[in-house]
Amino acid sequence: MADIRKLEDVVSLCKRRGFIFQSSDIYGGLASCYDYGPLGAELKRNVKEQWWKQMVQMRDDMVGIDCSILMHPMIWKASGHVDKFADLVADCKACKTRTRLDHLQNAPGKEDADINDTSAKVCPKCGKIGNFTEPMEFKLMFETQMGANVDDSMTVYLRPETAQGIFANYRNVLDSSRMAVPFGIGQIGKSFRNEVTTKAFIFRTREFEQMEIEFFCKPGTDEKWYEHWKQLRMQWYLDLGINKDHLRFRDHASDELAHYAKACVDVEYLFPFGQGDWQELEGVANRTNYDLRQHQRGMRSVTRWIENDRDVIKTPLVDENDKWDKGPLAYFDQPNNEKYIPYVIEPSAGADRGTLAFLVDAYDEDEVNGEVRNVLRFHPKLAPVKAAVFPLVKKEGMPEKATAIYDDLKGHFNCSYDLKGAIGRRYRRQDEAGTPFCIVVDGQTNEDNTVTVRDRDSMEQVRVNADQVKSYLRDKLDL
RNA sequence: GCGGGUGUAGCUCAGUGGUAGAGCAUCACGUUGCCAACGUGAGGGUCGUGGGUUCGAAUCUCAUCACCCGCUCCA
Repeated sequence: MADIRKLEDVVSLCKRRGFIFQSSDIYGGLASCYDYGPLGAELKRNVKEQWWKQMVQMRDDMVGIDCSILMHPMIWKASGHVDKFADLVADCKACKTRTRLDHLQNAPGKEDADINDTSAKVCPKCGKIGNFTEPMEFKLMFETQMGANVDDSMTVYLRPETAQGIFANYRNVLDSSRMAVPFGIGQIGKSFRNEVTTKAFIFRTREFEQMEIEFFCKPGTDEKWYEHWKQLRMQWYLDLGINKDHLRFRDHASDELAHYAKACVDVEYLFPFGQGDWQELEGVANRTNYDLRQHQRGMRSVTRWIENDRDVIKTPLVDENDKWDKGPLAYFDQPNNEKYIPYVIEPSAGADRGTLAFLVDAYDEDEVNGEVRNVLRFHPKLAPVKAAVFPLVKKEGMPEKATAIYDDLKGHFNCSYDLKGAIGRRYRRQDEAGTPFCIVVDGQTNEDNTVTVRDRDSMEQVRVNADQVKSYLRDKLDL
């Protein structure tokens, strides 16, 4: 990094090289929506693949799922999103400041006024009393209609987090996978939130992709697992090449914690917004047993929901059962013959934020023979293209030989082939895409069947037998 | 949401009322002997979008969309 100072430079690089484009660009764009171009799609895929491989596949205590984006509306009632995500807000007519109604204070002498009585409220900005617009609903969850027949279609939500799909399937996974506490479920998928403020490129968008883990553990062991995941998740970013000086933990203060959380820490990255800005890449939270307990209430509230015209707003959850710890979502610990609702540690990472961080952190400029060289120093596992194959010149059978090597390699790695322009230019093109290796067929290839393999970072070359290029790359790329 | 700024070729930008431009990039042909070589040529523009003023608008004006910076917000 270090050489990309402004977000605009990142945006420009992303567009120029085909990493990230504005969504609906030819129509002038759609706020807060972005598309991944050819290189960006490969990069993001690799980020997700590394997460899935290391967090899910390589751990004996993890399994993965892939839930639908649309879920039963009562899931969002039970989770608290319906209430917390549908706040009433009002604008001060004098200073235009928009405030949530439940954040407004009553004026002196009107302390007993109803929470929705704006005539008694004080503007926190300008101090004017009762000078507000009519309260309006602020919907933080995306709504859509399910059912083609307008008369009996039902309002459902696009999930604002993937986590609830995991909680809703926790029972199914336990019953089908032979997993036992402590264990976790991972999921990668799109989520949607009507953020009050978007901005900052793909950092905060209304449609985004999450990589989430819900790790279920016995109450009392939760602090140990919290620490475990905290360290593990930081290490993941470091292992994939992010500069340690650009990463830090930030513990949430107790008054900052969500209502369900016992503890929460953010993994932050120093993004090049403004003058350099520490922003959250990922949050690791101790969600206690809150969600599973809430869903036990939600499960018993479905009849009530039907009786209330399938309107979640009008459907209060039934009270929690006294024997909640022996409810349907309780875990039965056979060896110890005890039942409990597990505690949950949640490492929740943003796939788009992570991709941006890897991209920005890989960017570098160095000087070669007095010229600036732009290079993306991606970790080989993340590099969109693993190797490029060139004939040194377009004659003496070099293109044919190079094509044969390329055709063999592309079945194993994402590769590219280029015979246009001078060799130095082709190297630079690949440097700017972050390709770790370039393979060149030259005059000597006809004599001894060797090719040169040029390293992106050192620019040094070694001669490798053409038949061994595949294993050479596999070894160097650690794939 | 508030305030400020920006929007012209894929990218960086010049053009401030009178024929739409440059560098880089892209493509074609030739050349080539390892680090953004060279030559010749080519393509590429709703000047963010829509209205208004004007004989004439990239330029002035109104609206709108998008992005950036600073606040605010971020269950």
